[in-house]
This record gives sequence, structure tokens and C-alpha cells, in this order.
Amino acid sequence: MEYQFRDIERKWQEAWDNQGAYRVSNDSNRPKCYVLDMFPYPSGAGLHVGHPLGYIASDIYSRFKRLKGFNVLHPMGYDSFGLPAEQYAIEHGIPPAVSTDNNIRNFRAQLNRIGFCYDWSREVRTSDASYYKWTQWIFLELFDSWFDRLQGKARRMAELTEIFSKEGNAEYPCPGDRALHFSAAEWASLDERKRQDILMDYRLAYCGHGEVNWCEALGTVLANDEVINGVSERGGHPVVRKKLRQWYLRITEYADRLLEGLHTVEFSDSMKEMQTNWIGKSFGAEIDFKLDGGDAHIRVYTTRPDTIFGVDFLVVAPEHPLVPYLISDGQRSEAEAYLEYVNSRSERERMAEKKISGAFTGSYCVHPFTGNPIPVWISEYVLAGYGTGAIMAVPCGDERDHRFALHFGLPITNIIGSHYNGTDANPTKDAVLEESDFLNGLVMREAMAVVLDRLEASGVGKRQVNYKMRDAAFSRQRYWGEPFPIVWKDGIAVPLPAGELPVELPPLEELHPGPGGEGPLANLPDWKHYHGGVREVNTMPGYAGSSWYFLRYMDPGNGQEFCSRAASDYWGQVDLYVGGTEHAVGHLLYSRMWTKVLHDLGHIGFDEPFRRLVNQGKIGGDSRIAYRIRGTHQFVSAGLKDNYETDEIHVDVSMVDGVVLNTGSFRNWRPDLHDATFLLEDGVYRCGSRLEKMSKRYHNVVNPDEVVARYGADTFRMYEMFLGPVEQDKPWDTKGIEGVHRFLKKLWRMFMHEEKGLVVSQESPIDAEWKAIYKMIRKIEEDTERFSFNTAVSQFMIGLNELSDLKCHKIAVLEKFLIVLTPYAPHMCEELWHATGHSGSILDQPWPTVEEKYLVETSKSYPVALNGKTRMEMTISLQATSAEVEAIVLADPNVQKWLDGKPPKKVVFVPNRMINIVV
RNA sequence: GCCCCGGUGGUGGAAUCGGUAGACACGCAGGACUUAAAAUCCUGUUCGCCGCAACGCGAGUGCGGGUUCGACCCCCGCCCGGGGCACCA
Repeated sequence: MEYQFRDIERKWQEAWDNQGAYRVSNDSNRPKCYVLDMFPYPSGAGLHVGHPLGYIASDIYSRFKRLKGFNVLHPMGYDSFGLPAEQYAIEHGIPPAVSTDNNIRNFRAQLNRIGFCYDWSREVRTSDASYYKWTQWIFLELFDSWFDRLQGKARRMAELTEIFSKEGNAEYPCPGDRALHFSAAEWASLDERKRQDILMDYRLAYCGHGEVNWCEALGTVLANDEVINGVSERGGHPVVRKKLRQWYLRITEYADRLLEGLHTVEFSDSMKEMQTNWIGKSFGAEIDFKLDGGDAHIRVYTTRPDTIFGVDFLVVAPEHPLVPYLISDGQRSEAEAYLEYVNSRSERERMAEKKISGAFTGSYCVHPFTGNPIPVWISEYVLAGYGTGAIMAVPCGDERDHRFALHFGLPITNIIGSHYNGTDANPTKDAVLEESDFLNGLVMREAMAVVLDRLEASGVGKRQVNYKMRDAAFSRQRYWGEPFPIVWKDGIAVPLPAGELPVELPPLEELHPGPGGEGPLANLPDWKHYHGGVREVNTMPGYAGSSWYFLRYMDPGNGQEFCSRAASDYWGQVDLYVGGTEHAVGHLLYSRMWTKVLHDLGHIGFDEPFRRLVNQGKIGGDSRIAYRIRGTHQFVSAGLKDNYETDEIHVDVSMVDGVVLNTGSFRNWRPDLHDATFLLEDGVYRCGSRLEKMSKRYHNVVNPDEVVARYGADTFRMYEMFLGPVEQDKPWDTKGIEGVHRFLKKLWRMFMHEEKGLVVSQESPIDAEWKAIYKMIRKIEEDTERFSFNTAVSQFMIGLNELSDLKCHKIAVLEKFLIVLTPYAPHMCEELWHATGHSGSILDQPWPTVEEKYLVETSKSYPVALNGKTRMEMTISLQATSAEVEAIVLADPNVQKWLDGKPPKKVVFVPNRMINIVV
């Protein structure tokens, strides 16, 4: 009987489905384990072989934990709101709901063919009203909360209004407007509109006017992490800064908790670093520089107050509010020309070419300690959005200031002596300060505290912490997203009562933008006008639904709550989260923030969603290239192409065997290739190859369905793991797949003889057989636990080789082998389990216990070395302690001869390795 | 520029705690079975030297130093590759 993987896989997929074999209960006395994949956006392109890499890893881990006796939650769903479906609708006239549905069906079929153990009864889709009802509900919770900086947690708005009526906002400065101060009496005197405006500046989800990233081509604003180098992440369209009314998430209030939380989770170093950099916390000072001959002052932010005596000029951002006031008559034409120039430059130009540019304002400030006049300049290298939008320039210590000073011929005061070489700024913190008055002779690091104390004592400055992270834009002028449960009445945002949720997305044929930069929903007057107000017509961004989906899987059918407290208490944190690094600063930060808010408000019992995160690598494509002689229809084989001037054509990888092109299918591929002719080498046409991103554009996409059809899901699963560490990027390469397939066939043949059929014996295994299997099991459980699946697959091969050398067909050994293999090749294991007379699903078997006695050797022969040079062999009991070994070794006559009466420096006993005498 | 991660045979990659470097697999070479092919099995495969062979010797984990009885692993200085950030004061 041959290994008929197609029949076997179909049979067991159906059986598991019918039995609901992967249904998970929230009610179990087994310990829980929550294993989660980042859910996919169901794109029209379907899965390629890169996508399942992480899914296979998490599936193996889930099945492993299940056999180990855990109640494993391992769900799957779809992040089904988003821009591409909407663009597809605009281009093809197919409504997003329809195309999304089709895509999901296709994804589901592809996933099922690989044999994942998802509990499909828990599937979620972010675009289902039964799901986004709760996304809207959580939004309202955010809207009804503010961040108490004293307690470091979110609280209800009602508590804030109570505080305001008792004591004003003295204890709770406004995060949206630092200058806002009011007493209880003033609060009492305010009208409702004014009060609501103030409250809005405290809310965790708030509406404000701000500079946003506006993408004209997509017709929407984008969050900072959706903009890369001045163009949109999706589509690469230009993005400009624009002032708009927008919803925001006040994630900046959580900056510290997001940083602290990183110490409690297992993320990779690079992931933690990316998040840390994005949050960008820095410690420094704000210092006021009084204007010479005026009352006003310029407040700068610096992380290096220790260099205050090296300040040669101040620089303010072109958008700084004091700019008009600073420009003197004498400098007016020059300064205004500069401002005009800055204005004419797009965001993208500013990013792309960082030229040194600026203008003198004509104004001077006074140095707070020396009283010297300090010229004030304007330059676009100072960003309006960070710190105070103004800096003190210390050219000897800061490279940008140095370049600026050189370019405009400004003086450069040296406060670090020989550490400054006159041509390059030196940002050291270890120099001894000179020319620095009361800081002279101090090392910069120590001077920091001294100057800060002095600044605070004299009231010209104070310690200040800053963050690079900005509040996250939370509205999109699009259709295919969650509607906001908000109605505007008299300029006040009124939340809809929970009973009116969900606010369903109304059907809409035409998806063109509404008037005045509003989204398509603005084109539906009947929907827009609601109970004497107008609905918010923006929709929520893609990350809204994905910020909390891991909670919904715990209790997916709950119509009363987003997730019952009992369910979230039972499942708790995600024990293992698997996904790509591309969500490092988007999804992962947002979902961490939402989790913290839900925790603060008492809805869940934990405040970090993901205990351990593994980032799977990307699988690249191996493209095939044909060379067309320029201006002809003749193609030349790769080995001969250098003799001609050629153009490169990406050939679909399915038409190539290795590098040899199937010229027939190539001709039929596209009409323009019908009359192609070929210059062959050795009778065949050889393509060139190149590793690049797997993409339709390069025709190098390999569909997992093809691989599964040819080798079976079990081979596919094991091979993707065998390719190398899960975390590593690698090209798709089928070279080694035969080896894995051979392993499965070999295993099959051990049970199933071609003529005789089943060959197993009931005999008791001998020690060597037990030893082989237990050694293998131990290694595999270690490897699986630490996510090293490539080495685990190797261990299976080693185990099988040893057992076939022993000619072991004993059922007692082989059933253990199958149980351990199940996570990796579930279909074959299930089939063989039943074929060997077992009943019940192998999925429900307990993981075999390793009998340690078969792994332990009672005594072992060790090489004994003198200073690392092996001199003799000695047999030592493995139970012996280091001290006993030392005594035995030193008592040996040979050893005594070597030592010649002198005591050794030490005796090194390396268990299982060697004994070394160091003299 | 700054930060992080890596560099091991012809190839993908092992070596988990500083202790036999190159597991396992691919590829390749040779062989068995076969009319032939496929499939399967066996042998060899880091490099160099000596040799019929066994054995032996020498070198070897990007480069140069160091610590150690012992270094792919730790330290210092370079080179190369990948990723992230990039006027964040």
C-alpha cells in the first residue's frame, strides 16, 4: 500500500470537520493556552506560500500544547475592513461586502487544505455588524474616559467633571491645551458648549483640529505609521499636511505605560526597540530665553542643558507662533522670502532633500546666565511639532547646529576643549566643560543635574520629558469601515446610547467622496441626518477592529458584552502571538493601548494583550527571467544572453522546470508571445533567476494549493518548517522538499509493506529502541517549546533512521512516534493511528512521558587531559560529583606521575565531555 | 549618520550552558535493483597533505588581536550583509 496522501488528507479533514474535533470549550479543568495568529486582510490575491509560514508554526505549537494536556484556544478570523476592498469596488463596481465575502471563502478553502486546527466556530470578521457593534462600544468607552496622570490610569469622564466642579483643573492639567487653567467657580460659570470643548481636550478618543497626513489619491487622512517617506504605505501616493477636523486616540498619555509594559512581555529585542524608538521618550529641559528689548520669551527644548554655555544662536521652526513678532523691519524681506520658500516645499521635498537653509529674524534673546545677546534664526530643520518648536543651538556639540553655523558664518563657541577639533561637532557627554562659568571643570554627565537645579531655582527653566510619538489619527474619509456612534448637535459630539449599537454601515452604490473632504457617507442625507443632529460621517481606521479582536475570540457569540469577564479571566493573555514585523508600531501599539484602557476601566484583568510574540520571516520569491532580444520576438537562453542587447521579461514560475522554460506554455501565456522564437542552449531554453519579493508583478508567486496537490499538506507543513528558523527571511525554494516527502514515505513504509500490508509486532521493545524513541521525544519537545521547528523536523529524521537501523516495527514504539509527529503531519498520523488498530482520534492522545532511565548512562568513558591534551581514558560513574571525580583522578598513578608531586591548578570535570587537569 | 540582528562546506542550515564544529536535508559522485526509467536502498562528500587503504598529520566558523586548559560562542578593533529609525535638538 502506497502513501496516498491525497485520499488520507481529504478523509481526515472531513472527519475532523464532522466531529468538530477542534471545538474549544471555555469550561475546562485543563490549564489554558491561547495561541494566536495575526488575522489576515482577505485580499483578492489569496494566499501564497509565504503566508502560512507563521500559521503552520502556531498550528504545530497549538497541537503540541493540546497533546500536552492544555485547553488550547487557536482561532482564526479576518481583518475585513480596509482600503483595498473599497478601491476594488471603485474599479470593478463590486461592493466591498461582496468581494470581501468571496475573498474570505477562498482564504478559508486554502487554509483548510493545509490542515490547521482552528476552531472555526469562533471565527470573527471585523466587518460584521455583530463584531463592529463592539468596536463602536469600545470607542464609546474611550470617548468616555480620560487619563489620570497622578494615578497613571484611565478614569470615567463623570469623575473628571466632578473634580472640575470641586477644584477646577489645577491638579489635572489639560493634555490638549497646556495653558488652560480654571477654578471650580470658573467651571461653574461656563456654558455647556464651552464645557464640552474642554472635556473633549481630555478624552482618550477625541475630536480636534490638527495637521493630518492627507492623501489626495486615497481621499483620506492616514496615521503616521501609514506614511512612509512622505508617501502612503498603500499605493505610494503623495501625502500632504493639512489642517482638518479629525478624531484622535490620545495614545500619548499611555507612552510611559507602553514603555514599561515592554519589560513584562517576551518580544524580540528588535521589536521592543522599534516600539521604544517610535515612542521616543527623551529627558531634557525647557528653558526660556528672554527677548532682548521685549517681554516675550522663546521657550526651547533641549536634552543637553549641560551645554548651555555653548549656545551661539537660537533657531525656531518656520511655523512657530512667535515668528511674525520676531522678524525685524530690517530683516523682513529676507525672512519672508524664506518663509515663502519653505511653504512652497512639499512634505516630500522636505524629506527627500535636506538642504541647509534659514534666515535671520533680526531679533536677539538674552542668555539666561551670561546675559549675552543671542541671535534668533528661522530654519526648517527645526520641527514645529516636536518639543517647543524652538531650539538652542550649540554648534560645537550638535552636528546640525554645526553645519548651520558654518553655512551662515555664525560663531562657534568651544566649551569642550580638545574634544572639539574645529571641523566636526562632537556630541560627547564625557568631556570636561570649559568656558562654562559655574559648570567649569565638571564632566558633562555630572553637569546635567547641576544646571537643571540652577535653572529650576532661578525659574528660567525646568526638567521636561518629551515623546516623539503623536496622538493617532482615528478617522478616515472612507466608506468601508466602522461608522462612528456619534451625532453632532450644536457643535457638540453626542455619543449614541449603547442600546442603539451597532450603527450599521448603510449600503452605498457610489463610493465617491462627499462634499468638503468628507467621506462617501456624507452623500446619504437620509442617513446623515439623525434625531435633530448630523451623524459623524467619517469611519474608523483599519486598526480599530484589529485592536481588540483577540478578546472577541474568547467569547465570540456574546450579544450582551464584547467579551464576558469570565471568558477573559479564563483565557487571559495571548500566550503566543505569531505575525510579521510590519505591525510593530501600528497594530501592536494600538492593541496594547486598548488593552490597557479596557483594563483600567475594569473590563479585563490584564493590561498587556500578548505575553510572547514571535515574528515569522518573509518568504521571498525566486523569479525566472527570459531575455528578449531588443526590438524582436526572439528570446535567447540565459547562457547566451551576453552576446545580445536584451530586455528582461519575468516568466511565470509555473511554466518553468528548475530554470528550463516550457516554451509551449510560454507562447500561449500572452497574445504578444504567440510568435516568440527561441535561441536554445543544449537543446533547452534556460531562464535567469533572481530573488525578490513574492508578488504578482514578478510572476513568482507560488500558491500553497499547488504544493499541497503535489506533495500533500503534511509534506508542505513539515517542509516550510524545515526551511530554517521561523523568524528568518528566506526564499521559497523547493530543492529540499523531496527529502521531507521521502521521510514521510519512509515512515509509511515502516508500517505498510507494499504487498503484506500492515507490519507491526506486539513484542516489547528492547532498550536500544526505547532509547532511540525517548531521545527523540525529549529533543522534539524541547525544540517545539522554543519554536525551533527546523531542528525538530531533523530530529524526526534522525529518530526514524535509528529505528529503521534497529528494524523496529514494534507497535509500542511506533505509537509514541506518531503522537509526537502529530503536530507536524497530522493527517498521516491519524491515518496510521487507526490503521494500526487504535481507536479514538490521535488528537486526543496524551503526549508520551519520557522514561528518563533510558536516557541515562550509568557510567561513561572520559578522556582525561592534561592542559587540554588528552592523555588517557577513564571510566567514571555518571552519579559521581565533581569533587569525587577530582579525588578519583588525582589518585590515579598515571596522573600522579604527570603531576610529579606538584598540586594541579584545578581539575575541570565537564559532564558527558571530558576531564581536564590544569597545571 | 544612529540603533538592532547576522556572517559556519557546493546549498539550506545544526551545534540549547565556553567543552568532539559541520547534525539533518539538498546537491554531487560512485554502486545495487531494473531491458530501461521512476521509485527504493547502500557508500562517499569541509579543505590540504601523505598513502593502495585503514590510519595519520595540518588548517578551518568574515578579517586582525585578546581572555581561557579549551572560543562559532566572551572582550577589543575592523570588513561585509540584512532590518529599523532618520533633521525628534
